[in-house]
Amino acid sequence: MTKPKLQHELKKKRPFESAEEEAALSVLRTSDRLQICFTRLFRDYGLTSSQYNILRILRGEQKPLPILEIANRTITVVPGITGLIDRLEQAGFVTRIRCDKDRRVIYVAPTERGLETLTALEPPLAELHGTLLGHLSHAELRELIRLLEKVREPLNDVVSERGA
Amino acid sequence: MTKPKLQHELKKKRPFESAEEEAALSVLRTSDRLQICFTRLFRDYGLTSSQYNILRILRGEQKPLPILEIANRTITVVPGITGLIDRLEQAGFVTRIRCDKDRRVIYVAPTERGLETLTALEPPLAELHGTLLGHLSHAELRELIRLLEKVREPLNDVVSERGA
DNA sequence: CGCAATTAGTTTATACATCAACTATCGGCA
DNA sequence: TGCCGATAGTTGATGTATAAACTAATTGCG
Repeated sequence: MTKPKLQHELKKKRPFESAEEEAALSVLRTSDRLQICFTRLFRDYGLTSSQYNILRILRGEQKPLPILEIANRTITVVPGITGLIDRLEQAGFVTRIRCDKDRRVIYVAPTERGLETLTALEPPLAELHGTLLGHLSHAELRELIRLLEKVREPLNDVVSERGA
Repeated sequence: MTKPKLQHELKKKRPFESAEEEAALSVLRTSDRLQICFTRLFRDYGLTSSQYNILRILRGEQKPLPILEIANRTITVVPGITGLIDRLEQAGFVTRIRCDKDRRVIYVAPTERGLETLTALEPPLAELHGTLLGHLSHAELRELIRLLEKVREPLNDVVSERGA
């Protein structure tokens, strides 16, 4: 039985209290590492991870979305979304459109430039996915996805889905 | 064959490009959800996640650590660590100690209050781990840990370990 | 109709990540 | 002895997460 690798990675002196703790820290640590790589790629295209996610959502929808609907689909909390859209608009990736029927609502739509940037990002992003996760077999990836899904299952209640 | 659940969670219109993409997004999404829960618990004790991690490291070490050594063991980038320690010190959880031999170095040590807070956090934290991950079997947890370790394996090179 | 409760979105304030640039100290070396 | 490069840490600027409080428009209901 070898010492857990994460314990060594973190230079942790004490062993983990439980398998649950080790698993939770593994998820957080792995996510941080992956995030660093994606962030770097997006930055080459003038985007942050949050901004990229919003553009992806808008492209997927094919039609303008109200601001709060966008917030619902990201981890972004409501107040944060305003500045996020501000910066995306200022950079020319999206535009705000006031709704005529309900003047409280503000729709957001991607610009040509926003869509082009997404397209340009596709090949390097696919390559990065391969680099980061290509060393796992397809079966391993499926199993990882299944386990993470199972982890999230009760979380959706606990966290109280914003939206949905 | 059912549609992937993450695709539904995200209200994603298009399927994933690849299993690699789905796995990467799964890790990020799961991490975010877990983080929210931990953040809430820590906040009840006047700590943020980053601050808790630093206290944990200091307690594990049993002796004062230089500021940059702390930064090395967290995901925290060097400049960010200053304010983090500032706030921990201001809240009375740690103290700064100048090194006599090398006056560039500043050691950080936990205070009594810092250690007490960690101790108080132990039971509720263990309980939270159980709540969040207790529905996975021990074998599933081990497998999840193994797969995430495998994911991180090449990442340590790519990200160029700060420290170690 | 008219007012209260809701809803969409913004503002404000604190905390953190990140990069670039800076200060202060140390070590080596001519 | 005195300077040069390396190292420890901080400062400043931008972007984002989060909570609380706020504005503006809409809806529901007597």
